[in-house]
Amino acid sequence: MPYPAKLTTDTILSAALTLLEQGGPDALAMRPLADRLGVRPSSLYRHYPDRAALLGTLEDHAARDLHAAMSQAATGRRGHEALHAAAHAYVEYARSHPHLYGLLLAPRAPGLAGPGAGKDLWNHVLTLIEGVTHTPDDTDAAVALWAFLHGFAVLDRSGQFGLSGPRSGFERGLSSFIRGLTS
Amino acid sequence: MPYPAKLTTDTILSAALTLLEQGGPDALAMRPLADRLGVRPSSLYRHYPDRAALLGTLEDHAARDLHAAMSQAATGRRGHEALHAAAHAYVEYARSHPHLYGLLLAPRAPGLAGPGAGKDLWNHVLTLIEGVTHTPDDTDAAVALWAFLHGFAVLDRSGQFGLSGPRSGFERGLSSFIRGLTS
DNA sequence: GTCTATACTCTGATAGAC
DNA sequence: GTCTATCAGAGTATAGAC
Repeated sequence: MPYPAKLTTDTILSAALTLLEQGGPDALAMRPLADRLGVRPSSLYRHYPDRAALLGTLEDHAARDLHAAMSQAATGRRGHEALHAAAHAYVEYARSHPHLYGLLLAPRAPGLAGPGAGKDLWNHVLTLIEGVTHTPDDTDAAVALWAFLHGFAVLDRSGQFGLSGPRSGFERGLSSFIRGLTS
Repeated sequence: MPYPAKLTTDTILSAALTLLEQGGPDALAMRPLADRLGVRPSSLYRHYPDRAALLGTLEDHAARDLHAAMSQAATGRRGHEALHAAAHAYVEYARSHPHLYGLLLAPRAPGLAGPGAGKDLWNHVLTLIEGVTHTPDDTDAAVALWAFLHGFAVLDRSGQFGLSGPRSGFERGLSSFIRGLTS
């Protein structure tokens, strides 16, 4: 299994992603990461200056990945249909990549608010909203929609609602929300 | 300042709460906690079996505290007014006690879903919803409302929306949601 | 019920040889 | 670009004296 034995930023990133998804952020430590790559921990620092840089790159990856999932789901649909499809893709992504998704809305150091990959995601939400309300740059509505999506994703993960509850609550909430926005 | 120099579960809890609110869950460690109480770390284990027990107690405290804040805000109001007031109290609580609030929806070990203080909070949300929709035990609507509240609290904390965005988004979202529920 | 002392495991990170 | 070796520190928890 051991490859030509050289590291690249991508092979490291891929291994880091696996560790993150399997055991959460605390499991993504430099030593286990090095073990998994068949390498000594210090070697990693040639490719990423520190652990924070690695996490930052993963965060970017998550933003892009989630955005891609929503875009793909909305492709070929318009208005309510596009919004519904993208919303489903959102919670489905959060469900299937819980820890990666968890990086996205972690509190940031003030002033470091990301100008990066999250922007595209935000613009996408704005576009979906516009397709329903016909109001461009309706940030209030976009904030509200995102809040609902994120909140649902977290509640779903927390497992506080037994088994059946969440899913139908999602349909009901999303529909009510859209109806309320457009009336 | 040093008192009769004896620990109680409550003095420990109070100091733990301070550490938690000041520096987040990672700052709540046994050693700093003991320092703050003028005591050796090992002494703490006479009162709490381990750190997890301490966190669990704090979690209960958070649930009760948040519930109290919502109840007080809703007292003397009915229907939409009660719901709006409690909703505001919710996000305000999350804003002023971010780390304590953060304990509430942390993922739990499956099967350990809390039968504890969170139940009262849930029932309160159900009552608020019933006051608006006149439907008892409308769990779908309650899940949707809670999702929106929680999601907004997190987005607000994440600071990804500049400064002005979130607040008006909250009003818009809450009103739309209620309108959608009742139409 | 608090103390001293300590065991143990884990972390991120660096210097310098090869 | 990877290695060995190591630093400097964090953490939870326990045994046994007082």
